[in-house]
Amino acid sequence: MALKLYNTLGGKKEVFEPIEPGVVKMYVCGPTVYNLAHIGNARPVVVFDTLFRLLQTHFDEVIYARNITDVDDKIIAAAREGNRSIESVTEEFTARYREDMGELNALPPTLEPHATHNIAPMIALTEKLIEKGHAYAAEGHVLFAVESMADYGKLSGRSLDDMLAGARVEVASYKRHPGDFVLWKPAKEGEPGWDSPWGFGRPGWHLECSAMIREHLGETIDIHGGGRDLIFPHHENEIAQSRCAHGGDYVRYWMHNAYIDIDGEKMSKSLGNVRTVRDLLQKYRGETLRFALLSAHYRSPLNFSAEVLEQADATLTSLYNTLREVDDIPLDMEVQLAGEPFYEALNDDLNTPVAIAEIHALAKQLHKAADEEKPALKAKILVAGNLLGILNQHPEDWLQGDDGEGISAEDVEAAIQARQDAKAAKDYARADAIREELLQQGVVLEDSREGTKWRRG
RNA sequence: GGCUCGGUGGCAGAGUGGUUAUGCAGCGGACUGCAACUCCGUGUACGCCGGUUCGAUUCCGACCCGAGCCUCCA
Repeated sequence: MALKLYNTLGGKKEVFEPIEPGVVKMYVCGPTVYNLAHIGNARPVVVFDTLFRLLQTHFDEVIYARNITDVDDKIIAAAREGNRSIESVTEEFTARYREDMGELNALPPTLEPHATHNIAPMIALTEKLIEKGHAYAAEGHVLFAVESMADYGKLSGRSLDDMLAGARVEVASYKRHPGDFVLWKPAKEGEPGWDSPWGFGRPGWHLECSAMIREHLGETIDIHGGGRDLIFPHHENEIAQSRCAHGGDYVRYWMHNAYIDIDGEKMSKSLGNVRTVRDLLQKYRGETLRFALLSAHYRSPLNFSAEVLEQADATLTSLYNTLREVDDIPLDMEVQLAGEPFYEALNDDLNTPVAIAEIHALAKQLHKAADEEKPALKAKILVAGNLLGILNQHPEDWLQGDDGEGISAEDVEAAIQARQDAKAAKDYARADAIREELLQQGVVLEDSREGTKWRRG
């Protein structure tokens, strides 16, 4: 079954076919490592991680690169404020980023190129652009000349005229056209930099992605992803750099995820509602955050609120509860993906809400199924969960997992035994009192033919 | 001002030119000692106004409202 993806370039869903049969090259814009990742940063990570998993079911080799931007004005500012070295800032936040994304069940990318390790290719790219008449040096800067590219603005649907009309920022004197953007800029006193034909300086923001894609993945890649806000100027300018330097296609499918709101408001520093992943992990499990992120389609805005998170947690509990029922059933993992509704949903531009609905449908079938049908249904749920990066822990770990603060499992078991004894003696008042007491401590009991099961609710 | 994208039942959230999305919550019932879990049943939802059509939430146009981008913010 064909995979369809919505391509920002063209604005419609297209059947996805990699340039080289069986091999997919995907690049996603990664973090600038100067602070902790917030939940908005996590959305593209989870979305493209899910796509990464899906692509692997279709193609033999999927190369997924996610960069680390470790040279940037904000990093310099963070180092200065913290009175520490640039390296200590970037190393700390790179490590924390990896930890946080790991908590969200995001697989490590195949490649994680660092901007500072790829300065030479950036300088080479800049030289090539100058050579071809697409860039010029002025006052220590090198700028890309947007007028030198006939279809500049194609991705974002803008024309140079539109941009002039909307210009609201003072234009630097050394720019020939207000839309010209920096490829290389001089380092001020005390700032990090590298020697270049234009003096000691550092690359402009857009340069690293173009240079690193060329360096590590090749001239043309299949998929390039990131947040919507990157469409302009970042991705537009990457296209300009790469196409003008190398000709041909740069990226065949551009994918952009929508934003996250917090309690109905835009997340922003000024509103003070920026929620870091690390912060949220204090209260919610990583899998809950991931599920919440996948509960809306990636191109729709997602409002992150306590209700959404609590519902995500409750839904996972319900699904794990279902899986616990069949915990002792052997698994037949020979799942034929083709034709499975959850798989079709994912293949339709990563429609995760529908895929989740299909998992609910499978859970419902499982509850009603005859014993001989259960292994296959259980396997389907687990395979679907695996594609979404959820439902892959042991049900008891999810349901009874101890954060060290609540009642211990041993005490719960003892209380359950006491309740059993009371029930056997027909002392229902006592049995109900024990159940109520456990409920007060966040433990829910479920009686069944096989005995009493419990979970933390 | 320019360029995009949205407005779906109490909430979350898909989708479609004519048939139940799904989940949570609610209501009724089954199961249960009572519950929980599970199962069954249950809701005249598609911003407003026109148009096209046998028929529009779904296509077209206007309008109202909201969001994003317009030089480094995912």
